[in-house]
Amino acid sequence: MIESMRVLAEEKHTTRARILVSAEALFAERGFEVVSLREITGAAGVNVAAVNYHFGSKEKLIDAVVTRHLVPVNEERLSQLDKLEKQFSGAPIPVEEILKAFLSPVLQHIASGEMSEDLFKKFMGRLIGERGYSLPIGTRSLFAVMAGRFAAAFQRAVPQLDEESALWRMHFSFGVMAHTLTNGETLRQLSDGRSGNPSTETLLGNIIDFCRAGIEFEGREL
Amino acid sequence: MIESMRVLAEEKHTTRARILVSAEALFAERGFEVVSLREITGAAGVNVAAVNYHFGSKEKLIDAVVTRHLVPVNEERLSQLDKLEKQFSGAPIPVEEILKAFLSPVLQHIASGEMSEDLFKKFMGRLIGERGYSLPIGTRSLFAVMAGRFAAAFQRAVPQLDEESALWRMHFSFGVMAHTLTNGETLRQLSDGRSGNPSTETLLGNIIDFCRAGIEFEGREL
DNA sequence: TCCCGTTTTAAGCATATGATTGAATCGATG
DNA sequence: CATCGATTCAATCATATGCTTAAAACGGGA
Repeated sequence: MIESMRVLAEEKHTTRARILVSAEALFAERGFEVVSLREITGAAGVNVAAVNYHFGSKEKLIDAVVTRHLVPVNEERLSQLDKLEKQFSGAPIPVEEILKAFLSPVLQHIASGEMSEDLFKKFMGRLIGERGYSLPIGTRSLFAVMAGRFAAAFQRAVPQLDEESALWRMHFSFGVMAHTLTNGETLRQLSDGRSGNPSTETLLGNIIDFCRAGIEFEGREL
Repeated sequence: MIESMRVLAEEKHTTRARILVSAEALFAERGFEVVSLREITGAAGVNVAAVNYHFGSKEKLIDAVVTRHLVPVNEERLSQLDKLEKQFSGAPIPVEEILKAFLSPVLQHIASGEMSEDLFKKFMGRLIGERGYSLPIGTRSLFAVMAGRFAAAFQRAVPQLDEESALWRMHFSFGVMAHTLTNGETLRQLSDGRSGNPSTETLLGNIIDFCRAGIEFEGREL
């Protein structure tokens, strides 16, 4: 088990853990800023002061929640990319495989049962949509390493692209993921059944196909 | 001039107009929920009560701001799609042209000078990222018509796709736009110069290329 | 000039928020 | 059981929020 999983595996009945679980659910559902400490502690069945006792402040609680889920996902992303690089031993990794290495850890994290599928998708979406890329300090270096490694992998995979285009296309892909994870359910409701009810796996597969085409796209003659 | 432009063209020095201008800038920069009425009226140099006098409530002010910018953009989108449909007289419209019809009104609105380029991009991004698709009641039917017309156009453009896939790919494209518009500046900073400093036109061009490839993608043999 | 509807203003209301305090409670250790 | 650090608790603080009020200021028409 990865080191950072230790945090996830902590006792569930403690006050600290109850706060984390309630907080992340409310954050995912309604947003980080708008949820109050009293809502969180109310849902957790603990005293308001417990948040400041155990975490120091609301901001630090947010950081703890984000770190708790983002770190293992990013570690798993890096680990999957490592595997791919060994597997292809220097040769360019297919774009599809890179995208899978980036997205599937989200699925695995869902499967680990730490947060419900529905909630975790919204949570991951809000991470980007609401907090921009201003991540907790403790997660930044890991995130930077991860993003850099994936950017390099994408560049090797599509050598006809310059670095700038490769970076932007990677960011475009992140946009697809963030938006679809956060608003996927709303989109389905809006389309009134016409967009079906794809499983998370199917949806992620479609996202990967879409992004792969966008990234591999060779440019057109003018 | 389109009818809804009347609102945009109102006198700039009135209290009502000063509130709108200050509010939309703050909303774009920091989000709809977190900005307080006192920040808005402070920036506008008017009394706090003026918001409730002129708009009725903060929520109605948000609606007014959203409507004021979203309606002309959506009308222009429909108008451009109308032109395309006449031009192609029943034949499928190329995906690239549809995407342009959807995105370029954002550019035009920027060019109209109602809001600075930087702010308006963030504003459009937040519309989806922060408010989901819960638009002001007065804008919903126009939005629904617009979305339906574009979905139909996309379907005609990629007949090999079923309705469900076409809808999802359209939504994926919206995700690219929302994310890039809102976070584009942050992305540039994060990449430390490596993503260049593309003009808005160049960036939108890249977005269109990326989405076109993702939408037209034919599927792969299994 | 006076009038009267429109607009602006300062002050305040009720409520909510994040944070803090000091006392009470718990629980392991001696 | 007694002790003592860790934890929980009710109560409270200072501040911020959206909104309301009633009085004042404005401004065009009589």
